[in-house]
Amino acid sequence: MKEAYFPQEIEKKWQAAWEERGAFYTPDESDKPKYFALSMFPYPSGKLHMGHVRNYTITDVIARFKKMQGYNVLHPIGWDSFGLPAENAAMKHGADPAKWTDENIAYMTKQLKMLGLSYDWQREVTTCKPEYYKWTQWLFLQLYKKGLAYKKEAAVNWCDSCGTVLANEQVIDGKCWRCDSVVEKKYLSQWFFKITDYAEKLLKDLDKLPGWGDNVKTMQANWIGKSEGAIFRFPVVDAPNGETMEVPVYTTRPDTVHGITYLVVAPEYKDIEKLTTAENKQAVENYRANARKMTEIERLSTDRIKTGVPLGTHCKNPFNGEIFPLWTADYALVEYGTGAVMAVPTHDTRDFDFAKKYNLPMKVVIQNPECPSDCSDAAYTEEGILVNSNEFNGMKNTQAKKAITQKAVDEGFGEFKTQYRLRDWLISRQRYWGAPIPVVYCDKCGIVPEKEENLPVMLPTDVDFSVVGKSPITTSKTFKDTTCPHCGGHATREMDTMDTFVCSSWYYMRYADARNHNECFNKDKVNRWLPVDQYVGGIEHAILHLLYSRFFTKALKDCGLLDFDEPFKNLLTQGMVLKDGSKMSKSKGNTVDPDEIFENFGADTARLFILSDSPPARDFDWSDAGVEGCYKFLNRVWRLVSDGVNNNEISKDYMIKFPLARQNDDLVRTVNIAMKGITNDISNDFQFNTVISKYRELTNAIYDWRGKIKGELTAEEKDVFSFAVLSLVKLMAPVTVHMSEEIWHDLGYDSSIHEEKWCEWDENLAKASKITLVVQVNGKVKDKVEVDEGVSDDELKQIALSTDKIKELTAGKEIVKTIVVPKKLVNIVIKG
RNA sequence: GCUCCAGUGGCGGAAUCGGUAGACGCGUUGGACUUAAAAUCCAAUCGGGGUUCACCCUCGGUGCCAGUUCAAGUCUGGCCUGGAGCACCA
Repeated sequence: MKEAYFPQEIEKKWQAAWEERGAFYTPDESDKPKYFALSMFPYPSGKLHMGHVRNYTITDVIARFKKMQGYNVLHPIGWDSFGLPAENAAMKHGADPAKWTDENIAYMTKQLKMLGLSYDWQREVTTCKPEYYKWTQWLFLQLYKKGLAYKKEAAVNWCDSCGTVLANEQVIDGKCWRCDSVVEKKYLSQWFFKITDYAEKLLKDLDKLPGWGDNVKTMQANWIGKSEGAIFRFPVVDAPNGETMEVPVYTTRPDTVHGITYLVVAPEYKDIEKLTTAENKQAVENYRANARKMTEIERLSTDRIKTGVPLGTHCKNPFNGEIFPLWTADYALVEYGTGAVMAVPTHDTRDFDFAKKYNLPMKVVIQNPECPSDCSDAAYTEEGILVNSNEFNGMKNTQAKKAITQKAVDEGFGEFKTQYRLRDWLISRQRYWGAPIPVVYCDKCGIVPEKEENLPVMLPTDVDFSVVGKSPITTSKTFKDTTCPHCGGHATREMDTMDTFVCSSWYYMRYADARNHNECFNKDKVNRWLPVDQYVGGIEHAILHLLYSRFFTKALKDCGLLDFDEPFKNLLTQGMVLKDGSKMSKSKGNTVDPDEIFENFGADTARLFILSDSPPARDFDWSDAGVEGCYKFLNRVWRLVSDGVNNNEISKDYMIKFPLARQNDDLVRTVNIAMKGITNDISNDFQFNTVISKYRELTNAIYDWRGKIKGELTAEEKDVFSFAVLSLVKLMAPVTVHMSEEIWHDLGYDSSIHEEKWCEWDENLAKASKITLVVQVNGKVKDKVEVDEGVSDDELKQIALSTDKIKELTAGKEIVKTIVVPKKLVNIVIKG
């Protein structure tokens, strides 16, 4: 065996060997239980970054560990390869997006292989290939048939710099998630998926996901934003054109309905013109024009002082007959509830601010127990007893909510209402590099879905990327004109493509049956492999991708395509990779290139280090010293083995049998303890950082053991030594995949270590033969005694009481009681 | 404002059930080997105090204040700080 560790050499050798053998090919049929380990697939941007390395290493170690534990493991990879960067590269350098993407995929594939990842490349999925997007389009048609895909004119988020609309989920703080430019509102006719139909299910089924972190689940729950309340309809008493009209409002505080002193409609409210008197028309028009000009950010800022103008008309409160004025103000949002708000300044802080500014009346209807008389320097929003509310006076407001709404239901001017914040998912994109929406506009029949047998609707290649202000797809001469699948007459194709998040909402299902040319996937296969047992990826997808995928799964189940209703059973959201305390980014210039690490230290060092310092869910601070530390550790392991092998002290041939002759050797116990600890640490939340500290502890223990024996080893000692080293190498195999494989062969094995069964330990040996008994007096540690492992509780008590130290401390004192924690601790409680 | 997560040495972090706080590593310091360096190995490393000074004793210590308990980093209540998400959502 070589004396020195040459990672680059052995890594290249084994990567080639594994590839040649098809070592990571996963059969669909197997006697073993299935396990689906999945990383979020990458966008082929050009090069791997450290976030990728962390993500894929975590999943790879899980996959390899599960495989050694006897599972039939599916561990696939693919490419989320539609999207704007390819198109931007095309516009900038005149490159063909397809070619640009292919080149990036080729380079990144090479890098993934250099990292030693155990992917089944036969299942590789690339979303921009016609054989994939054909099925994305087919799924669109299924959703269309179900009424879950529809087109409507709506106020949508427009990113001018990307030249396309965005989904609500892609607007972060009023800015584009991709380019950070301020998003505008536009009225456009666009395609939507009806995710709102699933709002309740998406919310409720979060409870079915104990394997997801609370942070992600609450983020999704917040996003869905369920609230329970009531709709009340207020008749307009003085509509300018004499029409009978009413203004419906949504409220979560029906208990405060007797305190309404005015009503606010959003500037974009559909009936606003009909509700405005001639005298107020000009002022209202001005106000609305102003609101239109404001950006979303300005508009939604909570710090802004509230503004508004009266419409001049009035409504009647059917509960108490009071007449109150209508206003328009931009703190009412047209897209939430009914677009109109009943204002109760005494019990809502926003209404209070507004009423103060415009001197609108206030009326207390919930009594503040702290100051029962009128205290009007702030809105009282807590619980209390109703006053000034007719027959509801004296009722607790929590009860009044229901009672008051019930009255509105009984008398026909309201109902109970559950409201969600979630909006439908806008999937149209005015871009080229995406899956074309498979729909045509027929001169006679209107909107007609493309026939399934005509799929895929191919992306045209005769396009001009130098155009400005419109999608390159519109420059194609071959794409636009087509025939109607229904009547055969002239029709034009939909020019928009689908949001890339549509492609990524089902890719993990395709892995179950990636090469199927007749279906998106075979139902049996998808039901067999899914749901994903362990999904690993960044927290940035907590809402976007993870919510969309959950929606897709539920919708596809309702389409009869599969039988499960949640796609990802367990979710691990890995932390970011930092350098010097901040996120690695090109603009900050603090990136570390994985290629350099592979070259200088090897992939095993990179894998070991990226797992070593922090638990996977936490942020990880990259440090050059840490990398070197890991590299030194691998050298230390290598030296341990190579010295042993070269001195003829370690070999698989010395492993006489298990259990070993010298079971009671401390090293054998140490190895068993390590096996148990490492297995538990991986099984519990993938605590790889402690796994690696246990690798080090075991290595240190083996070194110590060998150092204590002078001269040659006996046959039995060689047995113990070989057992310890073999076990260490096997325990490390999921992480240091190449080094473990190389050592395994150097020890005399022909088969791959990755085909080995995971270590099994002897429960009796997986604990120390001696325990340290801690003796406390009044809860403070006063003494420690080494005792044999099997000592009874009574004996422990006697031992504790009989040490010199304890005798001294308890002399002349009354012992109130003695607590014995088996095999651990005795606490003596004394008085005086 | 609401929701979630976190707070432990110089640093990353460890500590199944409440039971020895600081595993393992990084860094630092000292030493061995060497002509020298690299590599490697050994030792020390929470703070205050004491001492008969390699050992040892003692007090304090896990963001803050209370509480429960024989015993609290861990449980309960109330704060403080940082991060993330949502946010004029009626």
